[in-house]
Amino acid sequence: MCARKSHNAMAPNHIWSSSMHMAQNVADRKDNFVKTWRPPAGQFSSQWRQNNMWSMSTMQSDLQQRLAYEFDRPSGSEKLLPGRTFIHAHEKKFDDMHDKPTTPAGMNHIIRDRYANGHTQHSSLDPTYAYTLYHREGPNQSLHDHSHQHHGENDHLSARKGVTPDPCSSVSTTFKLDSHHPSILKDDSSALPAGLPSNFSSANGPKDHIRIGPTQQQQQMASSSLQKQFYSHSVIDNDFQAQLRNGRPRMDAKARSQLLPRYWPRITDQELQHLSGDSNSVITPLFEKMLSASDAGRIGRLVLPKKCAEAYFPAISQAEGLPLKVQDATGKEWVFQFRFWPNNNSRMYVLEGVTPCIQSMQLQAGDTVTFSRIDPEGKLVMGFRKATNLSAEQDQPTKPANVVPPPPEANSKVSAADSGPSAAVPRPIKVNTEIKISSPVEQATASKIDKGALAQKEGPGTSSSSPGPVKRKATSVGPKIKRFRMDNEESMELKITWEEAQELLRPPPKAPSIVIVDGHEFEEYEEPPILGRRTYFVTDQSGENHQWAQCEDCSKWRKLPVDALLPSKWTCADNKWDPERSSCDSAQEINTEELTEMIPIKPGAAKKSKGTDNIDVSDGLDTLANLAILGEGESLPSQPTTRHPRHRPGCSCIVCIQPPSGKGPKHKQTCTCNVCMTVRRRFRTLMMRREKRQQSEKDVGASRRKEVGQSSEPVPQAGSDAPPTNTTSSPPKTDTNSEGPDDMAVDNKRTSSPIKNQIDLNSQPEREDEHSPKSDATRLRDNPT
DNA sequence: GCTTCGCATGGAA
DNA sequence: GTTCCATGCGAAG
Repeated sequence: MCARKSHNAMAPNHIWSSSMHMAQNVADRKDNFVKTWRPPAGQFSSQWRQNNMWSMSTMQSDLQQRLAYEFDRPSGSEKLLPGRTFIHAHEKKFDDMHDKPTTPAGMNHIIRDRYANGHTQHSSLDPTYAYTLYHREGPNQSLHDHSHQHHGENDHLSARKGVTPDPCSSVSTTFKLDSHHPSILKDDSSALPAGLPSNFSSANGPKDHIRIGPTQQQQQMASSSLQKQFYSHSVIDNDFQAQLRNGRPRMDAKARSQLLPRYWPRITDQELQHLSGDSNSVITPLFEKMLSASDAGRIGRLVLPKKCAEAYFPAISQAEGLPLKVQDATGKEWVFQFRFWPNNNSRMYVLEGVTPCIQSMQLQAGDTVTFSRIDPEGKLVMGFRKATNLSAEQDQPTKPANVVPPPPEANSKVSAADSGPSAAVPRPIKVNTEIKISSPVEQATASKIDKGALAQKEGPGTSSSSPGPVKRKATSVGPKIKRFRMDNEESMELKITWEEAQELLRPPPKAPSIVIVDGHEFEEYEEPPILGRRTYFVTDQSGENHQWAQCEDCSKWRKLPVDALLPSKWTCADNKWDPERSSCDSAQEINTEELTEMIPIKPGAAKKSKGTDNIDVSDGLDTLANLAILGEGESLPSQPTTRHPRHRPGCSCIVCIQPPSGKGPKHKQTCTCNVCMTVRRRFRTLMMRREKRQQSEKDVGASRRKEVGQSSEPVPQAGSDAPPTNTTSSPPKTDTNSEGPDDMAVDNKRTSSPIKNQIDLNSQPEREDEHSPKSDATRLRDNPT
């Protein structure tokens, strides 16, 4: 900490600062760099990177000094230190913090082998290889591959670090789109500290490039053999290609340890190709950031993640920072002011003046900007990725590896044709075009941007790469924005509460897998639950339970077994239980009047409008609600399908088979396991609520009867209020639908506690005051359509 | 009064 | 408890 603070006064970017140490002292840097610093056209980034990079070797002692404190910090520890000691630490950290499950032997061996052989057989790699394969090389790796400074005996280490590079570097993944590098070497040599061979970089850097495209120029180089040697192994294995396609984080485990996942660059190979434009470029994804409202706002300040800024941008010692030339996705160059503000003994890095650029890209809050470096030019490239669909984005924070960007083909606007050196990062066009602005933040931002953003500052590239203003999609915005989205979109779309959903969902047709936790079986469905069609459960005079469902086409009502689970779209043709009435031509079994006495059919609802998804869903929810309530009601006490809303008849999971009493195949009454305790607790809660509710309803009903003069209520559907319903048609406790004697026993036991079957360990009792299954069902019953 | 700048604040990680 | 960072807010222009 103290060390850090002390450095704080200098340059936040240790890497850079180190380079500054070498090239010029920090004080000088302030004057020379900050004020007069102008990145050489097209070279600025490489310039500093090279300096930095090469300074590393000479600055090792200095770095190691820093390491003392940096190393304690997961994010900073490995950034810079090429030393062996640190590598060990890296390894340890790597093993400890990441990929433990998937990196059995660690990457180091692999890398060593790779390095030793000049190329690597990826087949030997463990699953994490896909992450760690990325490689950095080239002259501009200062930030990313400090191991390059060490060769000779450290070659090994360097190679290893190539895979598990320092934190800073780790984030950067160099993709060798095409190896060529006279320029690299040239640049390198120009930037090399004295004594370093001109081909140092190529000789020392781990060359796990991802090479996409044919090699063109490496043969021309004096060091081409070396490069080829390294590049040769860069042929991407299938897995890795898949990874590229999937847009996994372009970083190894080390990198992941350095930056928060949300900053992990997740650029697809297509994006990289577009970014690189010219296939001879090596793209090094650095980091990405989802634009916040303020980032995308008119303030024009893009807050940079501190670690990213310190890792990949030049070190700045003065708050005013320095101008940073960044190429946008269209190839236009922008000059931002990279600076920082003191903030709580730390720094807050920002890029100022980004508004025009962001506007030109038509970016909004929730969109993601990516920072990459193109070598050998060393240009900083700011790509972008419009927010994609919600689900995909939601994966990002926690499951970055699985983000699957749309295929490049979809990016009609960022086709290969227009992919100049600055081609835009391809964006998921399809998704983009389909999703609308929905979050308030996004809308606000969008509106802001729309006002002035459309003035395209650049050429065709921009327009081609920029989505139309209409293109707005759900996005993974920050937590807060996400919250907005949830509140304003999803909730609206759902139109039901989660409690309702919970009670109404049916298990997917695909059989679940059984997961045993603590000796208890739990069903685990791979597919989402489904919604069924609304039906009404009744018990006829003979005490037989059945349900009524309305045909989607003819609106006739059909009697079905109680355990029938109907799809949301159900027609007479689907009536497999009653062949005589499996056609819309068949007459209804009983007339509607009779039916209305049993079920609360609204007069006008007989012919409900079809084709309305909402209604269908609602129907399905009603049905599920009925089922759910039946599970807790006495009317259909032993209906196996109601044991658990999400479970099918015959389900033998702990929830379904385990009555709170403890009777069951697995648990005794006195069982005090968590499951049983939870079940009991929940049961008690539900029972209390139910009794309370019954009482209040009784009172209300009594008073109502007095007022209305004992107007007879229609027979409540079975799915409605469980207790009253049960009284109307309380069937024998025997369950005609039960799967077996055991189930029967269980069910019979449950009948004494109607709600038992409803027990769901996943629900939140505390929230059921407002939305108990029963109340939900009651609501549905009262308002069936 | 508006915009920009610089810092402070506070929620979240 | 610390750090990060999104955003607020006052001062200055």
